Amino acid sequence: MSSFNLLDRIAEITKKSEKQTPKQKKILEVAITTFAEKGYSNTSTAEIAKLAGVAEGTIFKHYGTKENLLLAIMVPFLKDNTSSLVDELFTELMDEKISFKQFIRNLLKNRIEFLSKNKEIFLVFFKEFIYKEELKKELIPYFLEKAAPRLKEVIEIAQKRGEIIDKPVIQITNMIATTIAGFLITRFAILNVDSVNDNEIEEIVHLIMHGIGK
Amino acid sequence: MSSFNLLDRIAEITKKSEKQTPKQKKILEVAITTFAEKGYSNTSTAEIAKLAGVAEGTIFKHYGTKENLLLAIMVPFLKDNTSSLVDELFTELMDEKISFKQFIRNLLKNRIEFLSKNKEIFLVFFKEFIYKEELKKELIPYFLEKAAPRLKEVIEIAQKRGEIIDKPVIQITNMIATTIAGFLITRFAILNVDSVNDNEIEEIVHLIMHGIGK
DNA sequence: TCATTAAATGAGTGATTACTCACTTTTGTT
DNA sequence: AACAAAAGTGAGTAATCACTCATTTAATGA
Repeated sequence: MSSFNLLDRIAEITKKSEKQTPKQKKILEVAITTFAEKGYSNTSTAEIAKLAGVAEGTIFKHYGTKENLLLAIMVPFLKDNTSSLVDELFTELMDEKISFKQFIRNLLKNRIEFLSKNKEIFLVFFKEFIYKEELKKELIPYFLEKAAPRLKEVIEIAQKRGEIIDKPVIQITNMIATTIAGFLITRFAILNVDSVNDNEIEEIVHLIMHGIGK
Repeated sequence: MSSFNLLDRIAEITKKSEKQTPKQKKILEVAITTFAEKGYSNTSTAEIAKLAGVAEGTIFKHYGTKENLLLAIMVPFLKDNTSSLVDELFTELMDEKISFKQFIRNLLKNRIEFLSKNKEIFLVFFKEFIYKEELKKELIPYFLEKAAPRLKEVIEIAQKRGEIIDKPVIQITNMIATTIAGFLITRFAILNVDSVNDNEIEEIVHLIMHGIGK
């Protein structure tokens, strides 16, 4: 992964909606599946071509390089990742319509729904993410920027309402983020589940809000 | 990763303690570092040889295949992983010497200590683990077998003592395991920290026991 | 010191890889 | 129907890879 600016690519993505040929779509489809399963490095363009039923040259005609093919998969996902964190999630709590516990539940469900729909692309992304330091350096601040200010707002409101403990916002943010991220990674990346049932969601919500102690 | 039986290799490991040459040690050292950083697949034997200051053939003389080199790194780590979950962790609670909360704290510290000491090898392991389904299939049951019965015991005792909620043991186990595993992965594999300070440990312990709600 | 064993070397090998490019086929326009 | 543009092909290329093996060097023991 070169020092290609990923954030620029994310920003660019709405500018044009290219028409894709059927073969192009098939290449993307197959690449998602094989990258998700074996990782980008362990997947050859020859294999993708074969599985997609196209000539190897076709991949390069459409995507230029193998890396661009990877980006063509990841960038829309990253864009969707942040845009699916819809405002409504946050405004409902701010407007006093729901409790903080319900907010956590909604947030968790929102993330699970997004990952369930994009399970394979998440795997493609995650498997590259964990050993590309430059990718982490670029994206972690981006994720924080997209979520932290909004989380800060709802945490402060919940603290004012006496719903959660009076600890520094950063600490609460950290605990929530760690637990949710950890949960999603163990389920989707490690255990390879396709979805998460409501019981399990309730368990994690309960854990976050009340812990396991009496 | 072929269907080479990893558990047999773990069991075999105490049978002999081979004397290692200085070059052999250097090869291992360098392999750990480069596999940890870039992953096994993205690291060539030529690169390892160069960095270790040896001929490429030397790697094959000592390890036979690249894969055996990887196993020579991972297997001792997996063995240590389970043996470092010392009995004392569990017996202290069973003998009523400590609270369940203290048990969680001790457990977390034990895991953090182990991973801090073996940070790079953990990264080598984790980066292979997440996309080798056969590795997961072999090791997840093994990890569970090593930990779950003992966890079950302490959870039941804590429930009898009224320290934790009366939910099914499997549910409590799940919540503890998910939170701790998630925490360790986010810290060591994603954020790439070298250690975890006591404040952060206390945060997670508090979260597990009491949650963030009031 | 010498013979044997062990450790190490590095040029070479066959296989694999991402990619190129001349050519062919398909699609769209006039 | 003719032509241009777009899409697609697949043989070939240079580079890279894990590994081999004849040879050299170093270590060991009598």
